[in-house]
Order: sequence, then C-alpha cells, then structure tokens
Amino acid sequence: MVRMPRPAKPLIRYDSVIEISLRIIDTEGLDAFSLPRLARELNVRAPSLYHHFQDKAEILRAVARAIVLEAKWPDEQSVPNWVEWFVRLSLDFRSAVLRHRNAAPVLLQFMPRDVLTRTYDTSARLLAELGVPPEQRVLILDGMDKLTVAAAITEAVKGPDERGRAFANVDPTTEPTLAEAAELNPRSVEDLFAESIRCFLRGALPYIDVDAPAPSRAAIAVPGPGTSAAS
Amino acid sequence: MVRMPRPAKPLIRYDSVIEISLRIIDTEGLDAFSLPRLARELNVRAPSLYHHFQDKAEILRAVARAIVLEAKWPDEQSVPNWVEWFVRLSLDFRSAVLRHRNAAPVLLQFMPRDVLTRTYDTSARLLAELGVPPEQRVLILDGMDKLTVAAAITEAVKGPDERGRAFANVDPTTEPTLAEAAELNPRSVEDLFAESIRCFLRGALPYIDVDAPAPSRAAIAVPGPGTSAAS
DNA sequence: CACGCTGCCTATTACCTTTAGATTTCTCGA
DNA sequence: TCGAGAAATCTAAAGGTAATAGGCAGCGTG
Repeated sequence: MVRMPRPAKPLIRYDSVIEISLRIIDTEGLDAFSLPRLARELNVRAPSLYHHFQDKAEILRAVARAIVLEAKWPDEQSVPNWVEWFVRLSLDFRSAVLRHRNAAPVLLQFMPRDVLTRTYDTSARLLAELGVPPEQRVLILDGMDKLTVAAAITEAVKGPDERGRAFANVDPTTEPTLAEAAELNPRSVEDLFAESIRCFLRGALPYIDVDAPAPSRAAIAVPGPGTSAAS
Repeated sequence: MVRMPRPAKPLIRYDSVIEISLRIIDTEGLDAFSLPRLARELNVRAPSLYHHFQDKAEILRAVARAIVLEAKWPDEQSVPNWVEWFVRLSLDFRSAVLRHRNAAPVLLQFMPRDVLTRTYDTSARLLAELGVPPEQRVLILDGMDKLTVAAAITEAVKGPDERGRAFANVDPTTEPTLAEAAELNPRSVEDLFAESIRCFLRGALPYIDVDAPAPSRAAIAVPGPGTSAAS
C-alpha cells in the first residue's frame, strides 16, 4: 500500500497539526519538536507541511495561542470580591502555562497579545466600575500583566528540583539569611503567587474597598458586534 | 602564512569567547549566533571551541551570567529610603537585561540563579533589619524576583513598535476601554515598572515605615571569608 | 472529457551541532 | 638536552534541521 501524491482525503488538518505539535512538545520536549518529527505523526513528509503553514514559526505561533486559549474565564459568582476575581484570573492563566512547561520559550517568543488584550479590556471596565481613576488603570493592568504572564513563564522553565518551594537549593553556608527565610516560609509557590497579586493590588489601590464584589459580567460587558452599539 | 594545528599562543580565550558571543547576539540577533559564526570571529574553526567548552549551551550559560553580572549594586547613600533602594536594585537589573534584548531567550533558559541568590541574601538581611517577620520575608523576595526578573525578560522580547508606551497597538474599535486607559496613562514603561514595585512593597509591608532609610551595607554585611566569623 | 487546482511526494540546498582522529607545538621531568 | 605526553588546533564526516523546487496523481468543474 503505497501512499499517493494526492490522497482521497487530506491528511493534514490545521487543528490536528497544532494539537499534535503541542503533544510532542509536552511529552518529548521542545528540542524534540521538528518538522520531520511532526510529519511522522501525521503519516506525511516534512515538506508537505509547507502547503498549510508558511514556516515553522507559524505553527509555533498557533501552539502559543492554543495554550493561552486554554485559560478559563473565572466565574464572578465563585469569588467573594474583585481582588479574588483578579487572583483567580491570574491563577487560571498560570495553570494553563504550567500545563505546558516545555512550551515556555515558545510563549515568550509568540505570546498572542491580542488574546490577552481582550481580557484586559474587560479588566479595564471592571476597574472603571470600581472607581479607579483613569490615569491609574494602566498601572494596575500592566502590573498584573507583569506579575502573571512573566512569572508564569519563568516559573515554567524551573527544573524539577526547584519546583516545590521558593528558593529551594539555596546553599545555607553561603547564603544563610536567605536559606533561613526559605526555611521559615509557610507558603507554597502557588500561594506565594496568589498572595503577591493581592499585595500588589492592595498597594496600588488602597482607597478601593477590598470587600467590594466583582461586578457581574453583564454589568461590564460591552455590546457585541450583533447588538446596536449606538443607542 | 598557514595556521598550524597548535599555535604558539592560544587563539581562544574564555573571556573573549563570551564577550564576542554577546556582541554577535547583540548586533546580529540570536539566530545569527552559531559556532561557525563565532569561530570566524576568533580566526578559528568551529570544532576547536569544543576544547574549551563542553557544548554550545555552556557558552550561552556564560553569556547569561555575564549579562546578569553587569547589573550594578545600588549605593545606599543615593536613595532616600529602603523602598527606593529596592526600586533602584530592580531598575539596574532591568537595564542590564534590556541592554541585551536579543539575549532574552538565553536568559530565560540559563538565568544564573546563584548570582541572584547572593543579592537576595543581602536583601533578606535588609528585611530582617527593617523588622519584617521571618515568615513574610520570602513573600517579599519572591515577589520582587517575579516582578523584576520575569518582567525584564518579557519586556526585552517586545517588538520595536510596542516599546514606547504600555498597551500600544491596542485596537480602539475592539478594545475601546483598554485603548482609552492607555491613552490616559501618564507614565512611561520604566516609570510603570518602578511604580509597580512600590505598589507591591506598600501592599506587602503596610506596617513598615516607608521613610526608613536603607540600612547601610556595613550594617547588613555578613563577615567575609577573610574575616574571623567565630568571635 | 480534459484541464487546472490541490495536496502530497522526492530531491536538493544550505545550514547547524557534535564527534573522531590526525597533526603540530609546548612543557616538564629524567 | 631530549623525549614523552599533554594541549590546542585542524580536517573530515556523521547526522539532523528548515526550507525550496519541481513532479505527479486525483478531483471537480466547464
């Protein structure tokens, strides 16, 4: 059974390519991901991929997008206030990134800003609802972005030895004070992440009531393309 | 004049290799950096490099270290209080990273944690001096680490179009609220960075006097290897 | 029914990293 | 002073990668 130059049904589907690419990166590492390796999985030769993608970068761009799109949108009912809503948003994003540690360099290079931008637009409306002055809003959004995106990516590249606690494998003989602090730290890395976001928001918005609920999505939703925006 | 297999004076010096590698990465980009390209600069063939380095990764590791070591140690006299000392520390690190934007992926993969660790040990002593409870110290150090290291690296990979202001190239038609916020933001990206650190520290340590001076280095210095530590 | 488009193929180019083994010069101890 | 071994380079080559060029079979539409 020889494979023909032109098969009855196409062998390469866009979505399968991305899905399989991500699986290879997850299970075998980023270095193992090559076009021949990917083509093998599709029962196809490497050059055939160029009929569907301009180059390897285009595939990786789509992979990065798929990872970010995995992040769920937190439900406003499930959190007690707006601070915890932001915390949950960041934790969900972080989870999506950490589910695909090997892809961290790909995310660094091809982070789909437009996907994030939609989330930040909603966040900007939330801040407006809360009464944050306009000239302060970017400070919050940009700070959250730094803490979340950047920290998730750098956390993802950590080796297996330093994943458990913060500042593991610090030498107590050369850095005694730091080692002692690490010893006395009660929080897991995930708790540290969540708490640092709370700290940032507290410090940036001391005049906003911490117990205010997160405005419902309906309240901050912008009219969709189907609805008449000019009323 | 043919070059001999074993020259009178070695042609490859460790420090020059790192220096030239960094220059190639800076001026021609990370993709242009290859062993043949590097060897050409040294008037040498690529395999000769394997006599001095185990593999390409070892060179890149050294390059990452060189970049981080460029970060200066801020002078305690030059800042009014401990908060600004931390801010200055972060800004200096950020500057060193941004001086070598093209090397950002290298830094992500080969960040020399041991170099940072020494700084964090000193920071841990500073926190102790300030009266920060032991179980809170890692929260501060880890949060600063996230904000600084992670944000510097992700800032470095930004394209030339999005460097000037935060949330540049946001489409005002699809994300009007975010675009408006970006429009009304008075701060430069560097100011945003500094301010986000201040916010984090304020939020994390509300009970510490913001105007307390940064303890002098002498006060928080640990006895060096030359001094008798057991007194 | 034929012609053009689609989707795969093979072949090839031009790189890359890394290893093997040869070759020459330097150093150091007898 | 000499000779042995180590040091620092070389050439050659293996094996892998991204990407391009051009061929060829099936499908559908005029």
